[in-house]
Formats: sequence, C-alpha cells, structure tokens
Amino acid sequence: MRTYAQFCGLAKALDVVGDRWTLLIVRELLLNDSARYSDLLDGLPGIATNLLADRLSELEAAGIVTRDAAPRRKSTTLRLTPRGRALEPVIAALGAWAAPLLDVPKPGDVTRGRWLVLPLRLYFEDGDRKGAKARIELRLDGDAVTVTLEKGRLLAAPGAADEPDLIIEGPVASALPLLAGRLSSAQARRSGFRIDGNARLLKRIRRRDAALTRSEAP
Amino acid sequence: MRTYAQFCGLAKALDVVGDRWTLLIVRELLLNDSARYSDLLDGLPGIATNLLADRLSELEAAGIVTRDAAPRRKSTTLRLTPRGRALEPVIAALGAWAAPLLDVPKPGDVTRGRWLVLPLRLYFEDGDRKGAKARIELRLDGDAVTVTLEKGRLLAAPGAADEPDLIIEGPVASALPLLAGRLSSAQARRSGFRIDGNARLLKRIRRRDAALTRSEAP
DNA sequence: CCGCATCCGGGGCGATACTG
DNA sequence: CAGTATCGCCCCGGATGCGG
Repeated sequence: MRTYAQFCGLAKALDVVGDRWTLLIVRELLLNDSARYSDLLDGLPGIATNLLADRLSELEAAGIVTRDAAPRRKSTTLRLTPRGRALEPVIAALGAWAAPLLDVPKPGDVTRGRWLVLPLRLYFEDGDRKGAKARIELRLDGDAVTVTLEKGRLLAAPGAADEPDLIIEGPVASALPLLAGRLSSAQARRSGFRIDGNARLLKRIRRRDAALTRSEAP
Repeated sequence: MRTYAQFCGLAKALDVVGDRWTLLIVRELLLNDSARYSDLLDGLPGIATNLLADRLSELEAAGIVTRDAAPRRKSTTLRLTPRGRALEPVIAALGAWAAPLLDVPKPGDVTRGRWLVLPLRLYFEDGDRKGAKARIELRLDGDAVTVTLEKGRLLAAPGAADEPDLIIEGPVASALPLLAGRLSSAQARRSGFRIDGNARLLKRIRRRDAALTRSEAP
C-alpha cells in the first residue's frame, strides 16, 4: 500500500480507498448487498482478475469487506462491513458532483441498468408520504431493477419485481430524465421506451432535497 | 486520461479526480483560496514536480482550476473554479470517513498545521450564536492558523491572526482533541501546549451536527 | 464453473537534474 | 519561480493457467 505519509484525513482516506477500482468495488457491494467474486467481475467491466483479487484482499485487511465463507459449499460471499457501508456518503458526494458529466454515454461506454440503483436510492424519493405500496420494474438494456414506493420512501434494488404495477423498458441513458420528470411519458415512448401499467406512478418519483450535494453557504 | 468507460456517475467522477494526488491538490486550493505553484509544492510533500504540472493541466482542462495570469510580474496564481469548489462535499465526506484513522501520526507522517483548516471549517462551529467576534491563533509545528469566532460562525484560514484573543501553541496531533474539548486546558499544557490569552474561548468551539457524516437510516 | 496466481508489456508514478 | 527532461520502478491491464 503506497501511502501519502501525511497526517491529514483526506490523505489517510485516499491511502485506503484511493487506488484504482477500489471505490467501484464498494459501489457494486453497496447496490448488491452481497456478491460473489464472479458477480463483481461482471459488474466491473474492464477490471483484470488479479486486480480484483488484490483489491478484495486490501479491502478485507482494511475492515471494509468481509468474506462470508460459503453458506453451503463453493463460492464465497462478499459483503460490506459497517465500516464499508459508511463509504456511502463518499460515493453519494462523488456521484452528485459528476451529474453534469452524465449527459449522454460516450462512444465505448458500457451501460448497466443496475448502476441506476444507487442514484435512485440516494437522489430520489417517493413524493407521496401516504402513498400505498407500489412496485415498478425497470428493464434497461437487459438489466432489471426494482423500485418500490411506500409512504414517502423509495427503495431500489437489482433484479425483477414480482407483480409490478408498472413496467418500464428502454435505454439506460434516458432513464434518469424520465424518472426525474424531465421527459413526459409520450416523449419517452417516442424515444424508445415501452411503458406498461400504471404510468401515474411515475409522478410519485421526485428528486430529493439535495442535502448531500449542497456545500456550505458563504 | 485513462477512463473506466462506464456510464455511471461514480466512474465519471473518478475519471476526472481519481488519479493520484488530484484531490490533495484540490484540498490545498480549498484551504488556501489562491496559491502559486511553489505553494502547492510546499503543501504537498512527496509530490514530483512533473506530476504537479501534469495534474494542474488536467484540472485546468476539466474546468476545476484556473490560472490567473500573474496580477503583477511573473508567478501565476492558481484558483479553484466554482466547479472545483463543488468538490468540497467530496473532500468533507472522505475526511469524515477517515476520522478513525487519524488517531496518532504514523512514523514518517508529515504534519502541517494548515491541514487542520478544512476540518475546522467543515466539522466545527462557534457554539455561541450571539458571541462577539474573537480571534484565536494556532501555532502548530511551526504553522500558523487563524480561527475566527463570530455569532455562531467559525472561520478558519492559514496564516497568523492580528490581535488574537488567544494563542495556542503545540503539536498538531493533539490539536483536534483539544479543540473538540476532549482535552482540558490543564491536560493540554501537560502534553506540550502553551495557551496564552482568553482560554475560555475554547469552550465556544463545538463539533457540528454531523449531517455530512451521516448515512441513510435503514 | 469459480477464484484466483502467474507472466508479461506498457505506462503512470517517483526522484532528481536541469533550464527559461 | 515555474516548470521540462530523463530515467527506473512498480502498478496496471490483458491473457493464460490451474487447483478445487
């Protein structure tokens, strides 16, 4: 572990999570809750296998990741420790800062529907504080994401929903504008979305009061 | 610029500020407001001169840093753009996460009093909402920092104070415990501090409500 | 298959010297 | 003072191999 050797919080943090790929691994474990080595490989296109193994060892040594030794037989399960989950505000801040850079995918960019799970959790909410429970299934570039709305809370997780009240199928790139209400249902359909079910549920999704993105007033 | 080529906010942010030294350069410009090349070299012990030059070019290209071309004579002045200052929450989150790693300096760690400026700004406040203006000068390992308390606000900046109401001189490592009230004045004096002036001002300094460090409740 | 370990080429990084 | 130039080294990326 190369260190900055500076007695400064930022430097100490970067000593631990500043290496290439490290925070992206934490991202995968935040949105997946638990994952196997091969799940991580799949969620981190471009990473070399030896690098993933190295990083996981370092993260384990730093108390950020634990290896649940296989509930039954093969395939160890990787999870975040509380210390690892405490990195969520870091990732939230970085993601909020990068919002202007996420206009449209650059040529060569990989898109994954599941990468929307964290933004949905962090930056959106259910606008109806008394709303009944409702499930939305997103199918984005072949990746399923479940969004659950209930009493003002918005939950997002990878995977298909059971008995969804609304199914939205389309390209990842325009999903956030649609969910944020910057794209009407009609416009969305025209740009390649299939919307099936109770489309009014979309109106319950609102951007959060961006406490996470606000810096100090001068 | 090596890129992750992932259509994901976190990946895009790390494409820009994920390289080694980059966020530490932003730190220096956050606490210094404006700095020259040699100021940065001094505030970033260990960095190679070519790396600093490279990073500054990249940061300028990314719209994070501007080069004010010399108000008078040579020596260009470096500043953060608004986009650069928007990285403050990122640095705040990383610093808050690293707090448990900042117990005591490791052997070989460089200490700088000015590296306390950002933590003071971000995590502390003036506990007396109606308190009159007061100035504290910290002299930590040969580095001066000015803390100004006024009506609930706490300002911190590098450099000596004029007409300070209180002067505190001592080692960087124990400064935060002292300011956070985890170290009494008597204890502090015993562990190498010189406290000169109105020591009751210390009681006005309080940890902030840590909105920045809190993650979502489950 | 899953979870790595090993090998190898290229380039980012670190230290020092040097120049306008 | 503000960088460029140069030169190792080691990190990173990609491919392959290998035990369980």
